[in-house]
Amino acid sequence: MNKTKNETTEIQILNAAKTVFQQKGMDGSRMQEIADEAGINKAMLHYYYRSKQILFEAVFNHAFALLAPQLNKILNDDSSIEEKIRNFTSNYISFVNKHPYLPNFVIQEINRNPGFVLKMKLNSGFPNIEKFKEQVKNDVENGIIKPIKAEQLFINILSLSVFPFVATPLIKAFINTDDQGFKFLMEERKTEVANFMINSIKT
Amino acid sequence: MNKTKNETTEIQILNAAKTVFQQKGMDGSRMQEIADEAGINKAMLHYYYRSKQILFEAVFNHAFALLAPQLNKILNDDSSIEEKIRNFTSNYISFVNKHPYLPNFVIQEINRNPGFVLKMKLNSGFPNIEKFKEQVKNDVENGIIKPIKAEQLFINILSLSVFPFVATPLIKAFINTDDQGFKFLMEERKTEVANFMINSIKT
DNA sequence: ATATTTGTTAACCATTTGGTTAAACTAAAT
DNA sequence: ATTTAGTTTAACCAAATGGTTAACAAATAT
Repeated sequence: MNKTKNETTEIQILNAAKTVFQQKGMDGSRMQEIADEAGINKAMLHYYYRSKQILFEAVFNHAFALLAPQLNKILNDDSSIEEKIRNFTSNYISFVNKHPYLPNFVIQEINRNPGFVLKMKLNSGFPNIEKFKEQVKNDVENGIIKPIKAEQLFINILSLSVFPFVATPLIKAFINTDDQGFKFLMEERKTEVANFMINSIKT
Repeated sequence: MNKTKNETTEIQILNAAKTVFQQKGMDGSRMQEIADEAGINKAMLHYYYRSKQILFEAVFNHAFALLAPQLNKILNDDSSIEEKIRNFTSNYISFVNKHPYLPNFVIQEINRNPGFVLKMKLNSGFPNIEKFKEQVKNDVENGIIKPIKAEQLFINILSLSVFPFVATPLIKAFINTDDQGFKFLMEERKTEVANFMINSIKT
């Protein structure tokens, strides 16, 4: 009995689906376009993934699985808050250079269907703030950082790191810059954002 | 001769289109759904707006016209940087409470079609950073704020204010809170974010 | 060898979707 | 009262879309 599906085809499909879904979203993507991108027949998509929805969820889960560890480095790591801030802002910007469509894709689709995120919360490994809350509380009590709620600090870290990549075309228009100028600003942010935050909370 | 189009119908259509487009985006919206929402026949949509694209652009421009003045308050107002930061963070959060779908809608659609934003740059009143750059440069030179590029400061203001509303369902999941708890955090941010920033840049 | 399972294709199908048409209706102007 | 221009509707249409089918090819097991 041969139960091993042709893996190269399945991977081709997943890669093609990634490319198309991440650029155009669920609603804007067409099964035919994914088939073309994969260089195969449209019926093959349904052979390996029964429906558009199932193929989409495979892509989405794969995308989210790349993001989650990044966040857990802030939330569940043992390093100090200052280290976490410096590492995350720098690492995240490098990460986005490798996966430029990813942040927007995840945010767009979670807004389209907030039920997704509730389903994913059940997974172990889903980012959770509890441990980070303890850490912030302790650091505030010990006078290492100025008083701030862990929730607000976490939202700030995320906002400053992620937003520029979600609103790239808008920001480029406001500040009158091209791809190269924008890229330079983002490289600058690797340290700029960390300094900006630490400046604000360090006692 | 009666040349006055029925304005109430046209406004009904625009309002219905706003509701549907802003929640589901261009690709996810159906002309039939907009017609139903407006309580009219589908053909009427094409009578007042020749195509889905044209109706969509009417909605989009309307949405953007609400946002632009907010940004120009940072970029082209005569108040001090500290005042700008305090006013914007507070005003923007109130603004989003009135138009909850707006920030996401604009960002989603500009990413789908970056050409939009280039067309809009030609409009007078399109937010432009030049004047703000002067102000930041002067304040840095006069020692009123610590050295920072206007671009980075502007991106920071925008990020900290806008991002939580773009990523609401995600953030709610990470920090384990419900609608009410989230709303409370956002109210807190009206002053929290301003303090956080001013703390960082004030000399 | 041959039967059976797995992989692949082209043609097909039902439904949805944006858009059109032609006729009916309304209200003001003549 | 009749014309005229704008408004509204139901029926219609072609194209697109997600999905299915049936036949065929290639691999694997017996």
